[in-house]
Amino acid sequence: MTTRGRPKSFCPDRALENAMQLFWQRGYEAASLHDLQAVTGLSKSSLYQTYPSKQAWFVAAFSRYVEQRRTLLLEQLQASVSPLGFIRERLLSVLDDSGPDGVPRGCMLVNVANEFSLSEPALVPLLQRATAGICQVFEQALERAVACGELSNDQNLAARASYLQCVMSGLRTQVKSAVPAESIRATVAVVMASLDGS
Amino acid sequence: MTTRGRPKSFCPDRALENAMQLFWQRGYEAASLHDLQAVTGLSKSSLYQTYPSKQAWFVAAFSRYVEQRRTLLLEQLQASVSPLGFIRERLLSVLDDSGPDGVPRGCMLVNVANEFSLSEPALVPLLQRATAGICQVFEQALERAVACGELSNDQNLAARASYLQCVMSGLRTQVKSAVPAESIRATVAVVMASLDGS
DNA sequence: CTAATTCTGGACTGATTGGTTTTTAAAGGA
DNA sequence: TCCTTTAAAAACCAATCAGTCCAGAATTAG
Repeated sequence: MTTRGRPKSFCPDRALENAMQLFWQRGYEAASLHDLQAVTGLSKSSLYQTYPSKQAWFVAAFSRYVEQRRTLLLEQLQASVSPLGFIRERLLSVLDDSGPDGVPRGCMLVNVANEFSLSEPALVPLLQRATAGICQVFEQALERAVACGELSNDQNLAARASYLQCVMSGLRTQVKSAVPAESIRATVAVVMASLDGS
Repeated sequence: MTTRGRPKSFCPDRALENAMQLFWQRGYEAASLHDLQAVTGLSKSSLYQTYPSKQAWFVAAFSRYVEQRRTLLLEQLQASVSPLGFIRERLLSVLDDSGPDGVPRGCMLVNVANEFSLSEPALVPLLQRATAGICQVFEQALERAVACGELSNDQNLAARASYLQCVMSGLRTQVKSAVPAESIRATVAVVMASLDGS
């Protein structure tokens, strides 16, 4: 007894991916159901059959982003020869951030945190875990930096990891405030120096 | 030949202040004209006679915030005995951030930057100048720290000021991501250590 | 074939959005 | 008193919002 009836003619995964891109770029409020239809290619009926509401689509898309992002970050860390180089590259990557309309998309984590600011209880644990996940990757990078002699100070690695996540968020906001690239680079230099130092 | 006719029965300054509080807490999109009426106590007619659109109200409110904030920051710097103490206090102040509904309002500069991400050309120069203004205050604080011997490294003060502004934004986002207070405090400690060091 | 499932598309809610216009009353200067 | 300005309330606008429902048409399994 298998499934009967007409099979799905679209790929739910691809649809969710496109929805994620939309919410990433526009945020929750500014992305209308119309946009969601356009970007997924689904009819309104199919949209509501896949997820029961716009909110559900958003949560699914955001979760996807979080997992995808953490995985990508970990891969980049694994692939890098220098842990500190990895960190520097990640910080500088905020400069290569331009969506299809020339507007920086930023980090969806930062975007969501700032759009909802804890006003949506369902998102709070998601945000908390996602942020902690990013910090873990940075902590791993710092551990490796200590292990391979790039970093002499092996104390408070968790705090320094959270510090790096904080700086990352700050840089994203600075980009969205039209802070010039030279200034961003200078800030990154200060941060990197703060890791080496002492 | 002075003014004729019925005088204004409300205080435009107070109305703008309340509008600012509203936009600060809710952002632009989420604040409706209805909210604006409620918070200012003005009728819709008077609203549109004072400023021609919701956007105009927002720009005026945001400008007010920027000026007010910079002034307050400068006053706090003048009043402080220790420049580094001033910086630490400012960074830690993100922990005392709770709006009337228990939700952190954050910094309106950060909020606006993240809500619009350069998509509104009229706001870009405003954001740019506002951010630069904050950096200037931090730079002044660093200069004083050098002058009074709290800071030995007197190089790249401008870059370090922008760095502090970046950290400040990052902390605000972390608060809105439900990062625990201990973690915030630890990050601030790392930042302060990075200023002292070398 | 029939039954089951999914597709599309359009019609339709009811509410809310920002914004305009009109009317009437109030208040002060000339 | 007359003129000007403002205020308040209400009606009205077209557009958009998320969400529901329904009527075919398509496509599979049994």
